[in-house]
Amino acid sequence: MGLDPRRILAITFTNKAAREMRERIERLLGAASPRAASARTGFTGPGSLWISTFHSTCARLLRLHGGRVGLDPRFAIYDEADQLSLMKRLVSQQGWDETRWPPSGFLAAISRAKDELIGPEEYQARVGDFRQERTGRIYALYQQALRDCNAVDFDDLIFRTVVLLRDNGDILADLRDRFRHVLVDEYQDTNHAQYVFANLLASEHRNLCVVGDDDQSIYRWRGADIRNVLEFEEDYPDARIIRLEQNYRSTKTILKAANGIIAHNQKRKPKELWTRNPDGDPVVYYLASDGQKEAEFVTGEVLGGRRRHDLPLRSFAVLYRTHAQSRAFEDSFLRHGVPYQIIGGVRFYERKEIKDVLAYLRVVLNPADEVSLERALGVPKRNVGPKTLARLRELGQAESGPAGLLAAIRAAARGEVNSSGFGPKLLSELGRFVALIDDLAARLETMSVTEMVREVAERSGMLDALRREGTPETSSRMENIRELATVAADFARRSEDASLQAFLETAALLADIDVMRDEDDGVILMTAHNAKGLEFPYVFVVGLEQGLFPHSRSLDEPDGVEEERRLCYVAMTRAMRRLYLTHARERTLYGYSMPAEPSMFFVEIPENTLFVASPTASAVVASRHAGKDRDHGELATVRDPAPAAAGPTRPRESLGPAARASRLSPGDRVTHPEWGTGMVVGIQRVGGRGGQPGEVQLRVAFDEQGIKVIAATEVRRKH
DNA sequence: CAGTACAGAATTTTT
DNA sequence: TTCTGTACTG
Repeated sequence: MGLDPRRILAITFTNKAAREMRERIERLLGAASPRAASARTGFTGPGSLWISTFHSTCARLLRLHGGRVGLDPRFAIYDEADQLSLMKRLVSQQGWDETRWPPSGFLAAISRAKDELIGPEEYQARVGDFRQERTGRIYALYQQALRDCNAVDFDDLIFRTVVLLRDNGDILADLRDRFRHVLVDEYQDTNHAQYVFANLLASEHRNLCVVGDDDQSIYRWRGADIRNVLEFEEDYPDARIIRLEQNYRSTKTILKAANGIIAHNQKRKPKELWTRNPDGDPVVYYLASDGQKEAEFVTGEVLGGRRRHDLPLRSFAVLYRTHAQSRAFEDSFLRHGVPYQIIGGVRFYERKEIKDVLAYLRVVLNPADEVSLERALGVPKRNVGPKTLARLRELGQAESGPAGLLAAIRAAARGEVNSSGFGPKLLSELGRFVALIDDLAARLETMSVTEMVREVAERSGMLDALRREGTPETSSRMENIRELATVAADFARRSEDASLQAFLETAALLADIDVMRDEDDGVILMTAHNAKGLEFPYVFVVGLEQGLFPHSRSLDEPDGVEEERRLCYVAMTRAMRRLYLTHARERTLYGYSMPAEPSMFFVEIPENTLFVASPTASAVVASRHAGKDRDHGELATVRDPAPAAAGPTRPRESLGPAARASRLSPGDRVTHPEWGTGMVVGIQRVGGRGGQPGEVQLRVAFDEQGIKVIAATEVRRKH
């Protein structure tokens, strides 16, 4: 269209998505493509598109213009752990009981406020009850502490950028002039602050393009505001709406199953995706006896599928609701020698030893960062506890200006302050500490990040302490620190800006999913949330049990189940060729085994899309993987699934009355004279006409025979 | 102050 | 199961 690429700003949610978007654009434009710059920071140099996440974009803007809002460009970005340690200090300084006033609770409330662009003053002006009053007070203190530390949290990145642009017409005008076209991906997951940010940029030229799907909104718990989608047409009456209802990814059967589920949500814009793709395989249903068996089944299917179709392992994804579920799959894959990649869990940059090293580096860059300073001071152990720290902090008050605490340590170490009570051993420790920080700070311009990592690890005494400890974990810790040096070296090689600041920012804004390596082969394990925007030929949605998926925490929240249903829909629609839905009869959580009910979502899947892999089949898998009989290892049942039944889908009707009529509900144990015992996983009414109720049918997962659809009258409730 | 031992709690999803 | 917070000891 003859547009200048420099005038386009595209915003994604993850760096990975930004990277992919850039790659696709380059492929589409071929040789004409603008040279892409740093894929890591998401920032592209002149002559190319700016594709980046909200957070990186705002961080970049604040580095450039933060001075206007009282932010030194070397500001730190605090992650959750940093926020928590800061908040803990504040709460205890207030003398509030931490068990009754959990710091994480305050942080959650503050985060929601920031999503809505509500600052401490405004918050305090609207408080209604005692809790809010305290939250308001701590909010103000928290913001002040962040300023003192020259730090921002994730939400501040957006919030303060909005303030920056609102208060500085010249900067806003420049940006509006540069970015004539603004694109936002995954729009359904934007919060109010992000919406305002995008609108500030776009409102002049009114070239705003957003892509979103209200059915895929899965971050409302984190402040995503669905009004941004539902009211878009009101905000932009001149908007052109383009419906993207054709799906290019999945088979007809997979879509039908997913559509069937999502149709049960009340609060949505009605729509039904369709595809020209073939019907494909039925959705495979499997009920395992427990979590281990579930994992064994998945392992068997992965191995069989790979062999049959000669697929790389990264064509298979296991999607679960909570990270805790990954364990069983890891165990099983490990046992069978199946490589896997696990996304999420404890992030590399969140590991203790990594954060410890980074804390030193953060102080080097930004001496005001007291949260990091405190952390660094404590590792390795230097006999600095709360008492000493409090005394030092007191001295720091006297040292005026930013970085008071560090200045106090420096003065104490030099013996310049009357530091009675500090023993000589402590003073020399402090002296070495300050010397290390000051030395690195002096060589900031000339030293590579890799060298700094090595220097910190060695000179701080961290490595020595680990070596001395010599437990099994310490060797992996030391390994991680070495890995950090490698990561830093890679970063320096790949990024055009190899400064410490750029490195720390990348570390802070990296999402789990960003580190997924497409070039490594292995089954992908991740949460359903992390799978947003991805696709895989084979997808296993596992742990579909009441209380797990949907999660118990969602059940008492208004609209909670609808969000779980959307999450389930997102997970299912990641599948291109074949979708598996599994659950277990018994689930071990926190060390206790409990009977598990099937997920309510099973009832919602259209009848003729499911195929049952029977428990007998799982025995086949188990014996196969016991080592013998490797060759007729396919699941007979799954290899040759019955074709999806032809004919019209039964009319969808409310399932409530059917369930009531049978007095049975999903999860109930029943017995059948021929099939034995089983569990109800679905209830439906068929054949009703003109006010006549029709017959109630049950879908029952029998312990031995797999799933059957039978008349409710054929079974008896088992007590 | 740091290390140990123990009790008790808590567990969703994350830029 | 795993982590965290607390009490006690050296």
